[in-house]
Amino acid sequence: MSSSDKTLADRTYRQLRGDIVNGRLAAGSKLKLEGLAQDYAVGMSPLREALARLMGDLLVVSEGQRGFWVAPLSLDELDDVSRVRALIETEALNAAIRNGDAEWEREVTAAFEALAAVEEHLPHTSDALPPEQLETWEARNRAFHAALVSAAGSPMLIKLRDLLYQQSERYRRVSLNVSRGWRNVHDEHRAIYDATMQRNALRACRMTELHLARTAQEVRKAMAALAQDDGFTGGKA
Amino acid sequence: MSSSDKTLADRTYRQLRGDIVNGRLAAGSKLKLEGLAQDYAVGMSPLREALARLMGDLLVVSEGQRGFWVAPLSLDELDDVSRVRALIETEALNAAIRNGDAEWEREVTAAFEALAAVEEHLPHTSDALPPEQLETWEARNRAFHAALVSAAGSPMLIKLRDLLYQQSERYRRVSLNVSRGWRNVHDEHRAIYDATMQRNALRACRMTELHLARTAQEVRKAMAALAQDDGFTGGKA
DNA sequence: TTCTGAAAAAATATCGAAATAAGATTGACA
DNA sequence: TGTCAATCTTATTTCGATATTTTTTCAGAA
Repeated sequence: MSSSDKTLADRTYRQLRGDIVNGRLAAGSKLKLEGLAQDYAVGMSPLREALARLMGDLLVVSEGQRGFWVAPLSLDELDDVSRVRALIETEALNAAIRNGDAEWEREVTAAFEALAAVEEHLPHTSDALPPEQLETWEARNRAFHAALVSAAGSPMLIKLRDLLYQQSERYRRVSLNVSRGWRNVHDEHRAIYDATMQRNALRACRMTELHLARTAQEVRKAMAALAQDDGFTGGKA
Repeated sequence: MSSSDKTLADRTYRQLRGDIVNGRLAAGSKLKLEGLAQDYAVGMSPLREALARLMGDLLVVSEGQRGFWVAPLSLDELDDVSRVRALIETEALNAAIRNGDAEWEREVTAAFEALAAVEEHLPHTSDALPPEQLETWEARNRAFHAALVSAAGSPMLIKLRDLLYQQSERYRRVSLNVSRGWRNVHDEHRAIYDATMQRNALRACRMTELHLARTAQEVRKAMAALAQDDGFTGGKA
């Protein structure tokens, strides 16, 4: 339970958000209000309030008098989100490299080393990762990318970045569940980290773009594979 | 009453949003639930749902168990919003100029001409504009800027642009209420329109940046003047 | 006077049920 | 057999009342 769970609506919002981002609530699935109220042990009021807030995060969609659904995923949207995220994230990183002080450098380094500790003994095989280790990696990956841009000095840019990171994470989780081993993702993180520490903004942004593009490509393959299996089409409908 | 007002929560959301953006509900003011429920003639449930959605639009802020406030305006945030908006808007305009077809050109032209019809006989004096004429100008200005980027081919970019436009509009309304006459805003719109029709993306984006920067500068002056009057400080607190 | 703390007042948050709307089913009729 | 309309079922939306938390008030002591 997070510290800012002052109300049931807050707690429910966070729980639902987590369950949507990590895929426990499937993309596109109907959110039946009575069922959710039971599952999360709350009444209608906090539940609907949480869902309304999730609409703003683009994680839930609704149609008047017909209810709520988990926002669907599609190949088209994956491309869209990836491109816009690259735009925002490179702008923020560029600003952070310009503005970041020594304290920022320490935070980035700490986040990178925590992430490196997990990534250095990731399997290159196609074995599925134990869920606990995957959650650790997700948390540290999120923290590393957040630390990089934290000195951007633009609350709005950070807000948009967070929104887009969350969207990307939903897609990435899809691919992690069908992944055929880990690519050299650690090398990519290291390249971004090194360029950032050298205050080489141009290179850091290029490496970030490459990193995001490769991640998107991996997700795209995974989604295409899923589409064959279960008739999921996604975009260009 | 909009066509998509299928529920009371929808209608209340739209009404509240309008009242916040045009300043009828003052920035920073407390939103007392019972009072609002009376004013908008709804119960707690649709009201709270509307407020939760407005938090996602960054128009309302809340603190658990202490209620809701209209999101405050500040000089710092004005600069932040303006810069990020320039980034997003130029990216979208660039894409639209690349992708836009003949139908898009027609829509942009129609929107520009509707706007021009209002702007061409705006007073250069410091007289306050009649409210009705101001609303017409706001609507056509919004439509023109929306039409420009409508062919960007990126739903996410458009969503972020809409969010930022709405934020900018709140600030602009402040300056329109204390404005000392209209600057050559029509010339700026025409410059953007001409460059866009010539498919000169570089120039169109430059003109857009200039347009946004000048608007922000005007708002900044107006807010500084207000700060003197009523002790409003805004940012760098 | 100024601080403290308990009690009252005011406001927010939540519940549970009633009202309302959408979707599914059945049966009459062509 | 196919279509349409009335009805039944299911789910969403909304209200009114209650529970909970915060804020204000005010008496009493330092």
